Amino acid sequence: MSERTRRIPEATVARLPVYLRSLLGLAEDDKAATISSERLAELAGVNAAKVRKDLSYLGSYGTRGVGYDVEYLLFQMSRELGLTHDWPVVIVGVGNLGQALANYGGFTDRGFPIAALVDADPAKVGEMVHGIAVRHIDDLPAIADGAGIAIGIIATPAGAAQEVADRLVAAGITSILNFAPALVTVPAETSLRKVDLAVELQILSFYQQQRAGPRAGVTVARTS
Amino acid sequence: MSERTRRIPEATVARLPVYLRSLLGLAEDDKAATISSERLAELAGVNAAKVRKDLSYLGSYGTRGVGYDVEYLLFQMSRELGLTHDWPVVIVGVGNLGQALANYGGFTDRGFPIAALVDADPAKVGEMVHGIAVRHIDDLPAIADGAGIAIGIIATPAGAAQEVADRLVAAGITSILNFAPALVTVPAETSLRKVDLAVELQILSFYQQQRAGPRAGVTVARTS
DNA sequence: CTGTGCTTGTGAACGTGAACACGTGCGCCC
DNA sequence: GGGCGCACGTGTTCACGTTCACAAGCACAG
Repeated sequence: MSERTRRIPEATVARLPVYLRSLLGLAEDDKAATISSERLAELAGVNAAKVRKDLSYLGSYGTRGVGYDVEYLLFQMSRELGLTHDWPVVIVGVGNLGQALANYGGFTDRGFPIAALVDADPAKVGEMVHGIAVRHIDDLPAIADGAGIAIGIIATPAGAAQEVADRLVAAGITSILNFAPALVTVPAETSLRKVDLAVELQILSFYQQQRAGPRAGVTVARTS
Repeated sequence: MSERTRRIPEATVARLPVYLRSLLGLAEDDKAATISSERLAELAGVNAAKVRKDLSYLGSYGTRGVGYDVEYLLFQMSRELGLTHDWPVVIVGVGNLGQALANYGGFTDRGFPIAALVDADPAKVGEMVHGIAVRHIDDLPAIADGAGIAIGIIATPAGAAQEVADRLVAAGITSILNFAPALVTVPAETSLRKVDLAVELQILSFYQQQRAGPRAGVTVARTS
């Protein structure tokens, strides 16, 4: 791996947070200063070769015959992931899901404090959720700019998702996490990830169905 | 594709719900009886060849020169995904996230009604959430059995996740969706999917960081 | 200072999924 | 009833990610 090779595969990027989580969870009980790829693999639920290859993209931070220095690895991974500072986020849509996410402490704890809540419904503006006053979505540019927000979360109904995405982009937000069950498109220079909770369940349903025995109790007139 | 080829790739399975969603969203406005792979691809945000290949795994349900019959396709996809009937689910953990998920209508709407809520904390047992009384996790086997629940959702803190998973499996639940930020392992015959909201944000953070210019404002003593 | 053992780093093989291109077959028009 | 055009179905090619296997190299012991 030459000195400036910085093209980290997407699959690897998706695993780095898992390694990070594993290492953080480790610190408590067993304070070993060093960890082997094998052990880290076990903690993260992947295979050891993958761990080594993934970490090698960050640089040669391990010591042969010994393993990786836990503290140093944590530091390097945090730096690479951009987690050396907090990233304030704005949640758009203060319905059930939006409020849920706002109250869920998991974001703030891990470096993503909820800096603002916005909604399109004037009736909701001014409401306090999780100690934050809901503001109107028209103020988005000012809010994002003022608080230095780079990440937006879409928690609206499907119908509003695309328009909200457009407004987020217009407000200068360059990373979007979409919870609405709808396709949204953004400019190439904006990052977009989506989480559709119902889709996850439907995938489980498929395998469940599969196990229950193909075409149990279903009679279909197949021509061929 | 021979008659009984039923090995649907995982990547395809993950896209079927998206196609389904696209077709359902379509029904309203443009009631065309038929749809081309090209148009469906556009709606689902993928490419047309992929749509055709994915759908071909279900069987030859299209008509050359015409497209796919929307109604028939909906029926076949629903059948394949096991969505011809509802799948009641149990949510374990009635903290912020658990309550949030219970109140979020998105599950029930799409065929996954919340049939039960359980928690390990006796103080929470009896509470009403979303019109459902919280029960104790010790009752899980009886609850699952009584309501015919096959899918469980873990919405507990990370520390409890593995034990909850074990209990779900012991109660006869064979599909698990894990929201806790922890690795859980289950027997091979149990399906497991995980959603870690913070990990999604961390991935976004990586690309955000990347764009902001590598090592902006970070001074690291690199030896090599 | 040399040998030994252990774990990393990585080239190469492998497998899976994506993209392509075109043959195939159906409907429609004349 | 024949020909034409269109969109599906699919064999093939290609790219990506995973896995394997082993050489490289560090620490430590003697």
